[in-house]
Amino acid sequence: MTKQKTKFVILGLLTIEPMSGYDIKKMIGETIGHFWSESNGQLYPALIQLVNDRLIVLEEKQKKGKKESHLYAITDLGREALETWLGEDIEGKNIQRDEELLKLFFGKNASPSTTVQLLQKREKRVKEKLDQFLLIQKELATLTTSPHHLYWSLSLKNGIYRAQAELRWCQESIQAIKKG
Amino acid sequence: MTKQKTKFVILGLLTIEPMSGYDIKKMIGETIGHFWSESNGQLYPALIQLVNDRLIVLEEKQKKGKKESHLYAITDLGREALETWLGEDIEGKNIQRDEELLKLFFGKNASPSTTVQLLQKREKRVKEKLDQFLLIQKELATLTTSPHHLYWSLSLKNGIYRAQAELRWCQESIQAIKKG
DNA sequence: CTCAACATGTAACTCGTTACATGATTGG
DNA sequence: CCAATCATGTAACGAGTTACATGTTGAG
Repeated sequence: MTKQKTKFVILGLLTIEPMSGYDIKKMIGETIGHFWSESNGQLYPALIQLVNDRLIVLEEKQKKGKKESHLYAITDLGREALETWLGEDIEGKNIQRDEELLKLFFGKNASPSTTVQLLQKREKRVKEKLDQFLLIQKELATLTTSPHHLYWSLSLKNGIYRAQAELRWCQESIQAIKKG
Repeated sequence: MTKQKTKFVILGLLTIEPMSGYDIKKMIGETIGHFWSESNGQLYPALIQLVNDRLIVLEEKQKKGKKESHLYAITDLGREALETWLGEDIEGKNIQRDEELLKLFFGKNASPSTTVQLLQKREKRVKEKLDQFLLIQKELATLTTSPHHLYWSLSLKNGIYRAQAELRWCQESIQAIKKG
């Protein structure tokens, strides 16, 4: 019943290939960044714990000069733990807080132009995100051979659909406030 | 640069009408529940602080027998603080974590049926939510006179659009995994 | 009588970020 | 030489939930 998912993120990414903590951090940004993030303060302690629990092992510890690079790999025990977690039901409603929607909801207390600006900024942000997603989608299309491909493209598509819905909503909402 | 938004939620809701802490909690669930939540551990201390800061006042403290009911109202200072916050830019990217998408992304490590089940549960949940939203939308349609109406209906519509996009994605993804 | 809803509050806890410390390597 | 990126880690803080304590009121 641990709520912290950091360990599973690490285990999951290490099924792709052995990596260092630094690599994991970067890879999070490049792959699951649109619905997940981890900070160093979570990541590095989790790596140490996973080694203690024998779910991952430190394969190589390179020292070129004094620069360290720790290469971690998932163990069979780790794969087991990951699979167990993948089969578990998600628990509890965790409401996604959205400060902008909160401000919009209280829009009566601000000038319409303030709220319009709020929405225009959201629109711009979402647009940029959508463009990024579409670019990544193109790159992904060249990697159809990977066994990960289907799952990666589906999770990306989720971001795309959301962004499109959000964009449409922003545009309609801006119009509605300008009229009303 | 406070990150805690609880105070603004309280201020915002008190612009509708004076309320008790209990009322605020309930109202959160009934209005902004699809993108916001507050726990008692945040709410009650925040109310006390807001009184200290003169942003709200305790209008009535009813004691029928020993049952207490505190009725709070927003002050002019409170309205000012709210308006200031409404005009401020949102800061920092807070990535919305989504455990189900995380599991999907790591789908290669599970059986397709496990992942399909995951998505079917999501689909069911989203469907129920969408139905709720559509019901609320009908109720809202009867309150067109309120100055809040436009903003409330737009924030609700955001939930509806998202849910629809999510639903479509769930259905397509389930099909894609079943085929692939 | 009992259960659910009303009503307020607090202590302990976990989660997660921020900001820092430390140092190496590489490209302009 | 300097900035960016590589690379690992920790301490302190703040946000937020959970679980509890306490008691009332009204419906069945």
